[in-house]
Amino acid sequence: MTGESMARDERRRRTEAGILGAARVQLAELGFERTTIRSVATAAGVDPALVMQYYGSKEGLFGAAALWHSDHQRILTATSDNLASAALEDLVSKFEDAEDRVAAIALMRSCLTHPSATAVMRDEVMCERAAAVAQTLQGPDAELRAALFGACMIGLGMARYLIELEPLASASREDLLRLMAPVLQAL
Amino acid sequence: MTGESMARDERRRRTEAGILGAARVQLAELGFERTTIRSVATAAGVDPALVMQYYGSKEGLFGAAALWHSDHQRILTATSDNLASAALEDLVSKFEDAEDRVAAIALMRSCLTHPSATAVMRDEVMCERAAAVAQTLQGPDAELRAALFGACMIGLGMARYLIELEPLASASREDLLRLMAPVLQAL
DNA sequence: GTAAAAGGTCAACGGTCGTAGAGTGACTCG
DNA sequence: CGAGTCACTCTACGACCGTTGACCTTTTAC
Repeated sequence: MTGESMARDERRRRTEAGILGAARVQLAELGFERTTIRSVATAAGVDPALVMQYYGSKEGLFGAAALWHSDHQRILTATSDNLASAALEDLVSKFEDAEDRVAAIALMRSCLTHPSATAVMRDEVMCERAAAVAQTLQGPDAELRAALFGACMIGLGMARYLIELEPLASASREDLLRLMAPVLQAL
Repeated sequence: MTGESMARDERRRRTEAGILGAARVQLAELGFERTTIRSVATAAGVDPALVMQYYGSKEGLFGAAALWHSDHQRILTATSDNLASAALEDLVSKFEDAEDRVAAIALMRSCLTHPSATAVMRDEVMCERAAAVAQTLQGPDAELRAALFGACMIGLGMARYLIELEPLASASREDLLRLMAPVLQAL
């Protein structure tokens, strides 16, 4: 029956999602090097070989787990007046959805030590966003100013969510926007 | 003779410096996890066991190699008018001295994945500097604003020297100061 | 009902790592 | 000149890792 086959596929999707979830958590907390296929498998209640079977390699698992799910919509539709607050809002709101948050942290955590994570961060996250920002920016040095903008945003994210620098880590979303938006708007 | 004993000590200091230098280079390029005592020893032309003998453990080697040699003088003596440019100047000039540069990059590279590096970065580098900044800052939320300031600085350093985001990585020191100082000054 | 397929497990290999302890040869000093 | 110190090396241990291929068990399909 088709109903029965759905049950099989459903179970498979469950275990795969379980693996991915466990991988995200560990990658976010420990980074690429310190997370082990073995420990991910244990956390997901599964044999290590199954992880390999699904994702091919540790690299493949990382690629599937560490993502920066970004829609540039909020940035592209922003005028140059509210660009900074739109980008900040985008950043903060990303870290409120649990799944996006852990996937993004996984990418950030390893983007200084893992070559392909560095490439993804630089090319797919920062470059694209910088291009979008540069488009709405005007004046000379638009590209450089957009890159500086992105650098500050990344620094904010790392200090707040990874290094957990106080009082930045526990500052409210409102304070963040209120204090930082006008500053970045100066770019 | 003392002259002869000096030769012995001198040679010892040479090899120790050779190890430390090789360790800095590899830690800066690869981070803590991917750097191997064995490869450091090979690069220094020395047996791996000697590294252990000098630094006790890989952790000890990292502690001796990854440093943020900071004098807060330039920040403390700055008035609130030129605080931003003083801090930026301090950051950029640190990366012009080869030894400071590689030691600082080693620390930055691992500060998201290595627990003690995170602690050093947060407590010794950012907190202290933030405190110094907050002291010269006035008005409400001085501490939070100082933390935001530090976060931006770290983001700048990471994007420019580690992620090598263009066109930020190859921007001139002057452009950096010219564009960024007034922005951060708004904090 | 039976054979194929698919989800999942088991055991193991080859490699690399941090680290420890014994050993060696040159230099120092009385 | 002889004992001892010091810088340094050799060898090896035990642990852990990513990855593989054979195997088992349940479900599916004819």
